[in-house]
Amino acid sequence: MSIQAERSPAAFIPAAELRVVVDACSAPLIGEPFSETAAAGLAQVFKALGDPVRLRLVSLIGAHQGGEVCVCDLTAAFDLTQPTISHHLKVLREAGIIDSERRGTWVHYWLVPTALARMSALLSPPAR
Amino acid sequence: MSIQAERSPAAFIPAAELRVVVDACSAPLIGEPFSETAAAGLAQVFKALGDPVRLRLVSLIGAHQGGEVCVCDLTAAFDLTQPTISHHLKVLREAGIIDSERRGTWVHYWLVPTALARMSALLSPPAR
DNA sequence: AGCCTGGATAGATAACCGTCAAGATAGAGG
DNA sequence: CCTCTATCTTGACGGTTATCTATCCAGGCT
Repeated sequence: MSIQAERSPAAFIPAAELRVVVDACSAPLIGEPFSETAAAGLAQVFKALGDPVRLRLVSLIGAHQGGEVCVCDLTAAFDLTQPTISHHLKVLREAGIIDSERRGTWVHYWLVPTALARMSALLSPPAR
Repeated sequence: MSIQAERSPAAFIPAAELRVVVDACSAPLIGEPFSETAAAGLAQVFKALGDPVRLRLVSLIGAHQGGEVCVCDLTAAFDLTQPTISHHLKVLREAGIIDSERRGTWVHYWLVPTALARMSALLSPPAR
């Protein structure tokens, strides 16, 4: 898995459990109303994407040749301090959208391919 | 890297303009990094979905027979006050996800079909 | 007209979020 | 050991958001 300190401040859903929740309700969003817990889990993923900086981070990581990017490449693309970028990466990681690994000096990030695909499927079929 | 970000907390984008922005960048999220304004517009839509109540509202509206729901049906499904539901509906409407019309006494809401489909396409795998 | 009902708006408050500066941690290399 | 670089964590501050109560508007009544 990744380097991350598991902590649960309030209603936050940890990454592992979140994946279970999101998987459980792969029924289309439009099909039929789903439970509160399912909504909470999905909302966490959407909320992670609901920030311009994080959206661009996902885009940058996904567009990078080889699919892996080190933080130094990402911070250069923004006019924000490195800790801020690190914070956004943490949010994306906790939402299960990206994952990371330390390799020597640098930390590499990559997209979790199934994560975005799952959200895409959730939004896709008008089903009617 | 010439992509520079200003330190803006995602200024609000009115609905009409938002639709243009989101339409303009229908390129897949993963394909190549997109501009700041595109990211800001998309983030607004994702942010609108990044709340459990709003997700369930979308789900309820979409699941309803005929595709149209009046607010009274929605407020009944939550343990929240009517103004709070009204607020969430406004956020969804400003994000272009739903639309509404007053018909006599009641206000009817329905999903904007293309909106979710567009987001779905955006998240779909890069076909690479 | 007057009244009721469904819904939106305004204002207030508490919680949350994005950002930064400063300190902590992990490897690499002396 | 020490130092340097890359990255994460902590604590704090200002702006945003979710929720409430109170109020207002619009239509359908009698």
